[in-house]
Amino acid sequence: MATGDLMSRALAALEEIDGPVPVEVIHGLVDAEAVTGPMTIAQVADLLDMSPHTLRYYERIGLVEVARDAGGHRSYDAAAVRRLVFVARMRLSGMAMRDLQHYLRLADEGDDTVPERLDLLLEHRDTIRRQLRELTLSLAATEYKIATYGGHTGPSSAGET
Amino acid sequence: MATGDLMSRALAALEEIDGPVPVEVIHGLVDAEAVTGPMTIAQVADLLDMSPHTLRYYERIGLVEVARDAGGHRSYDAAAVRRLVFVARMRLSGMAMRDLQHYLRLADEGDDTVPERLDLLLEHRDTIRRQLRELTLSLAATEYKIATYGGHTGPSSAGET
DNA sequence: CTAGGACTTCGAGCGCACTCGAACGCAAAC
DNA sequence: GTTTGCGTTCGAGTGCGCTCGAAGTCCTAG
Repeated sequence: MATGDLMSRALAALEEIDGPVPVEVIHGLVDAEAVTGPMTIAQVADLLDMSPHTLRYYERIGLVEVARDAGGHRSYDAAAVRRLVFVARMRLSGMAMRDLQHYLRLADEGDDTVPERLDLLLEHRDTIRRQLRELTLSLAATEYKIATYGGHTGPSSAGET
Repeated sequence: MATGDLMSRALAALEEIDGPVPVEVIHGLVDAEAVTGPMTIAQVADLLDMSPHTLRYYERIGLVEVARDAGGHRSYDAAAVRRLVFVARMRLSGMAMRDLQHYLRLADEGDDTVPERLDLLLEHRDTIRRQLRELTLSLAATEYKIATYGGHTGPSSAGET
């Protein structure tokens, strides 16, 4: 795990507090807390906890455009970083690459596509909610099974998993 | 979506009630509500909401052994179905195939491996919990973004996603 | 008797999302 | 001046989890 990656810090912030996710944490996550000046590929990779290989791959398939410095090296400006933060979070929540490509293509087309983008986001929200419900159920089932193992260490019936 | 699959019904049950997941729902999910007699591959596929192809694949890689009837067709007895219910739920919660193979191999080795299986379950529980936290954060971020789109339909600044 | 449909085995193919390796460039450190 | 190290491009390879197709078998209905 990278030392300074965003997700880790946001999650750590959540450990401290309880109840609904506070706006500042989201803000920190969404805005990449005011990225100052251009970053190298290694810095962005560390920030997003992914490999430089993956960042080049994302650029290759058209998720971001990245400028080059005098030496031909990638130079990620604030906009590029913000975009990648968005990509990383959406990927983490299970959005497929093609949907992400679609969304970002729309974003590049300007404000006319806002309604369509909103639809995509609403759909994605529902997907996340469904995942949350399924995971909650899986967690309950796993804990149930743990309880049957941990509750008593006696013999079990044949065929048990 | 299959009409009678387990997960759908468990999720539907959860819609009705609120608060912590009740034991009966878990029981229904874990025990496949008292499977009576042997089932065909099509019936199991429908129950688990997966294709016959996938069931054959699971058997091929050693996740289950399945008996054949007089005509050479697969005949899933209650134990096989229970095992597959377990497999399906673990897969849904993101457990990798190799971990599942490992776990089931241990289960086949008998009661001596209960402690090791317990360890695997505890580890998996932590994985699910981490996923839940990350998803919750992703949901909050997505809803935040939806709010910025839905809140006002005015022009946005350049480079916005 | 024949046609349909659900099943069987086997191996090959696929889509996704990376991940890697090779060969090279450039710039600072020793 | 050469070594170290971080970067570059390009294409190919990997691992996962299915998914499919071909060719054949078996039972049932018409």
